[in-house]
Amino acid sequence: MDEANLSARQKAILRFIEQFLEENGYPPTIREIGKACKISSTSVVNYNLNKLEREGFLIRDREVSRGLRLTPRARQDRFVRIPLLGRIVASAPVPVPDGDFAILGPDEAVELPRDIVGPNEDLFALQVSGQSMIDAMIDDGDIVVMQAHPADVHNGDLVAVWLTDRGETTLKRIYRESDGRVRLQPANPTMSPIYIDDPSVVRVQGRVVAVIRQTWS
Amino acid sequence: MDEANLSARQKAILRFIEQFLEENGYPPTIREIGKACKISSTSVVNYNLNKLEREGFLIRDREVSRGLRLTPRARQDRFVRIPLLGRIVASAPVPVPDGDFAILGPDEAVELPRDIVGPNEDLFALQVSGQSMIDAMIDDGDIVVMQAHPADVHNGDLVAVWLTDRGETTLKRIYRESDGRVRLQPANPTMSPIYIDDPSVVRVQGRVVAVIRQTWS
DNA sequence: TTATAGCACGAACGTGCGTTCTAAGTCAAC
DNA sequence: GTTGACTTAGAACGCACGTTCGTGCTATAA
Repeated sequence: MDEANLSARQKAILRFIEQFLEENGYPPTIREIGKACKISSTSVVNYNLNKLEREGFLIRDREVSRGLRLTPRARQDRFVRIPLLGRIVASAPVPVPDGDFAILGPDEAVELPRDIVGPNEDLFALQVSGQSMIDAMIDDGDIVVMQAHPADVHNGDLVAVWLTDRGETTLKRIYRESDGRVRLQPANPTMSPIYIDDPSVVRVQGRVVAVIRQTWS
Repeated sequence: MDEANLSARQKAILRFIEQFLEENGYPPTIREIGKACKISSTSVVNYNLNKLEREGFLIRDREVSRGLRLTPRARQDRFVRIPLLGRIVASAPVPVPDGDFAILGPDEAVELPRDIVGPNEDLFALQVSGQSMIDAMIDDGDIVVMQAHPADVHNGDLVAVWLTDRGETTLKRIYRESDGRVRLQPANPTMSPIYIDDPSVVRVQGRVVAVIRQTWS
């Protein structure tokens, strides 16, 4: 979100409103904003609120006490809607989406707190079918949240890879060895890694950012 | 939620507040409530709001315009705030909370969609320390969401049990065998169950409703 | 140098705000 | 019939509310 047009005072007002809303369950008054932002005049607060409204960060209801609400542009959403695209099985590649699927995507989605998925974008979710991922400590029915087209894949990232020579999808931590081979390390430390001599057969299809398991029923 | 003690007028007030909040982003004033609920006197609205507060449906801030918020008892939330109480290790019992810890509880919490945890109440979360839970396909660092004091524990539930004879906490699916023994079945189907001859050493400390794994960093 | 825009500020205003007081109605129990 | 608890209702109050007005400062562009 572009807050470049805002003065420092206006940014401070926005942040205060957000925090006040979270703590109190209702927006602050003009005088409460003034007091918190060291503005002694209600007309200065009024002027800045009107500016924030013109810039699209909030909406005001006229002549109403506490009559303001933040727009999505102002808020840093605490929850993310992640499309649930289907299932992941060992015997087929991951159905990685391309383009802006979040707009035209399926009805089914899972909403998760930003805390859990972090700043990652381009997210999608798949539900695991079968027992083939238990070496990643991922059970049948688990929901795997992945980032499509990760810009960088680092050693140790948990990734979904499609092995073209085996015709198999697997979830493992990926490492590039110094001798050029690729090591795919199960998350379960009691299990042995796979070494791939020919890195070209390894297709990284997504980076796993979270796993969700529901055990209630 | 039990609204049995409420008069029809009080239920109407609650529903109006909920709807007004959703539509406007801020709570109504006493006069707005009166107008909508056909109450001509602000002191009657005040009386009823005090009654709703005593019954635990809302909280009022005194002498503040629009100074009220609905409690979870009143709201049907799409997200649940679950206190994150600390860590779960194999060598100690689960720190199960009692009483109304949600009021005096820790700052740290995880918020999850109701979809994931289901209709379960009395929830708390712990973060796993160590590799001792990998037979449940639960990794170090995973967040385990549990229900305290489950009223009923059914065969097949994934539970945290403290085994007093071994001095050990474990997460397994629990079954009562027809011969009186308790079977603790690892979620990982390649691993063998434990049979407990003396069921009294098995202390069920919580029922697992979800597991959250973050793999991004 | 002048004009303009953005931002700051105090003062004042009419109206809205929640609280309090007093009086009265309803209903169940005795 | 009486009593007490619960609920209803109007009136009044002091203070908070957002808006408006007039003024001033600073920076930038012409």
